[in-house]
Amino acid sequence: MELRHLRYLVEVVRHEHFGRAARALGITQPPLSQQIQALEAEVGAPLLERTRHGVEPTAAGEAFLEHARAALAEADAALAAARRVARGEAGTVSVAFTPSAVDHVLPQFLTPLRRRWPDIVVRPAEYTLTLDAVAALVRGDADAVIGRLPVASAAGQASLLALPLQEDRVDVVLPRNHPLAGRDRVPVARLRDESFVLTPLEERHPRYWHVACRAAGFEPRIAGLVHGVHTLAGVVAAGLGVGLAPQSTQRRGTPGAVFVPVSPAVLAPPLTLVWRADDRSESLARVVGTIRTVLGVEAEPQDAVAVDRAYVAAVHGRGGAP
Amino acid sequence: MELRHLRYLVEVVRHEHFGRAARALGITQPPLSQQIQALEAEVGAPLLERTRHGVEPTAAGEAFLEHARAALAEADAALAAARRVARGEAGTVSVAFTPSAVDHVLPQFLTPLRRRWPDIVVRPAEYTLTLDAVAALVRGDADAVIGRLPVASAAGQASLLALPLQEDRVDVVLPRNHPLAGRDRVPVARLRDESFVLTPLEERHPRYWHVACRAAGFEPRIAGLVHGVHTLAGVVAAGLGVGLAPQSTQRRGTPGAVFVPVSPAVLAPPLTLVWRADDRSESLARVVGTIRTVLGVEAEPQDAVAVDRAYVAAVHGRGGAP
DNA sequence: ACTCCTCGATATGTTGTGCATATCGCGACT
DNA sequence: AGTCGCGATATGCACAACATATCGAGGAGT
Repeated sequence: MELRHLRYLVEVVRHEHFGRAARALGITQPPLSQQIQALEAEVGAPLLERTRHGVEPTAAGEAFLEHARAALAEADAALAAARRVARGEAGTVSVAFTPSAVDHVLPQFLTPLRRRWPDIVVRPAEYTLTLDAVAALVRGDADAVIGRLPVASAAGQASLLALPLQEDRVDVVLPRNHPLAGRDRVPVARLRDESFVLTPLEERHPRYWHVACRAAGFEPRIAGLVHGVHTLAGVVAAGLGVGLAPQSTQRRGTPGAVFVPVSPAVLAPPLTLVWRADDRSESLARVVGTIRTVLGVEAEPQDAVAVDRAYVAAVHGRGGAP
Repeated sequence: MELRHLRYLVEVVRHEHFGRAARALGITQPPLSQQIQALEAEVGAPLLERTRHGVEPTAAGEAFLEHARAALAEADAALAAARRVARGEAGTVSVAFTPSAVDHVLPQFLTPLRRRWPDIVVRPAEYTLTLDAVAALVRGDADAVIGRLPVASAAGQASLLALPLQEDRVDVVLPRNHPLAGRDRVPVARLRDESFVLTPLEERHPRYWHVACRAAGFEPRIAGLVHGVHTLAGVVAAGLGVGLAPQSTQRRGTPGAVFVPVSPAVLAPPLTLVWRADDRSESLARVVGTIRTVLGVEAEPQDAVAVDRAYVAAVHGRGGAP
């Protein structure tokens, strides 16, 4: 039994006439009769009753037709669905992100994406550590990552491509009653005697804050590491030390903590969109494109750079491979 | 696109391997590759990703497969459903019946039928007049009729076949306080001066009661016609006259009315099962068979007789033809 | 009652295509 | 470097799906 048999039967029943059905199918009447007979032989029972006034289905034919039409519809749906996915009009993209992205990127692109590509479904998955998110990406559990991580300057033969979304400055987070809290900017050197509370950004490369401190002539003293910017602001307000956080995160205002720019300015690892270089998914391309448009990113996908090699190595150590 | 393509794709994905899938399909590997390629060409996008470790579906392939499996399942279901209907294991039988059958035949055979043939669905339709039920049968709105109607002695070339289910005697229905109400049997001649209330049985051939009265030497006086036995018993109890009804209907006891046999016994048209002679439905055969078994009818379906010719003529006058 | 006409079935020939056999190309592993 | 595994490609064959021609039966029309 082939779809041809189903198509032929449906058409004969539709026209109640072999000749007209054959013309509609673009064949002649004899082969149509043959195919229907072959189908009836396979079923083991007549499906059509040939009367003088035309043709009508038997009870068995009715039962057959119901499912036959469904089968034809499913076959068409298969074709259509595959084409839409291939064209990138439909699909599922699993996006892993860190808390940094919750306030900025996610809420900004989800709505425009849904408006432009209503059949692309984004499955978001939050990870506390960027490293875990990237590990999920490498494993294939995620198709894209949005987080802060160190990038190289060119793509080369990298397995992960990265598109920095926006530059970000590091501010110092001071308790409200700190002597420097009222200033417009704080020279890094003035922080020589402070204890620092950092987010896990600093846990791995490129240790951007250490670099800045050494440039100012001292080695920073670390009071602690915390996950999440609001936690950081909280412990700073409680007096544990001064904090460091991307300037863009201060909109989550915490009373008792103040963000102040430092000079010379220190750049945080930018919020970055990462995906697998071998991922040919058109849906992913649509998501990347929408994020670029919404955030006004000038770099194009083909300008994507590689993720820092040492970082990727760390990911693999963490279970990137299955 | 044919079912073959879907079957092949599903099998390749199942085995993640062209060679093994080909063996499972009973063909060799090259034509399998060809068919998959042809399918991909028709879709316009690759459905499989050929890696060194085997084969796995692309995103488009996943979308396609979901519907492809459904299409194959529907095709199988079409075959199975048609076969079951052809074998009489499933189907729908529309049974038209008159109130006479509600108390007797219907409740007796529906449960055994469901137990023996769970996939045969009976669609019951009640008609006040047997004539309307038979008209529905002739039109094709019903597949069988259960009702009281006059039958001939042989089938011949009749378009409707009839199987009498049970003989039935006509009783006289008397008001409780009627002088004859206490008797075991009432001679027909003793009813000479009564007025009669009849059901529509008498409206058409063969006027069995008139025949009995004339045999007793008088012409019956008709007080009225009512539909339904309980209505008849009611108006009899109210004193409109004496009634006539099949003896078997008295179980619907109405206080104030008494059923008494007459002598010589008068036979009512038997409760009869009727169907179209050209109906080849196996489901109908199962229904007929079950009714025969349940009611202990000895006559077999091939012993079925014809419906009275004049009756059929009356049906056609009533709109039997569309 | 006769022919004509319609419509599906049957008969016969032709072509496309689905399958088999044989071979190739390309990574991966030893 | 050699071998192995696997899918793609090349080539030939055989069948089946289709076309053309004809048949046969059942109405409809005159």
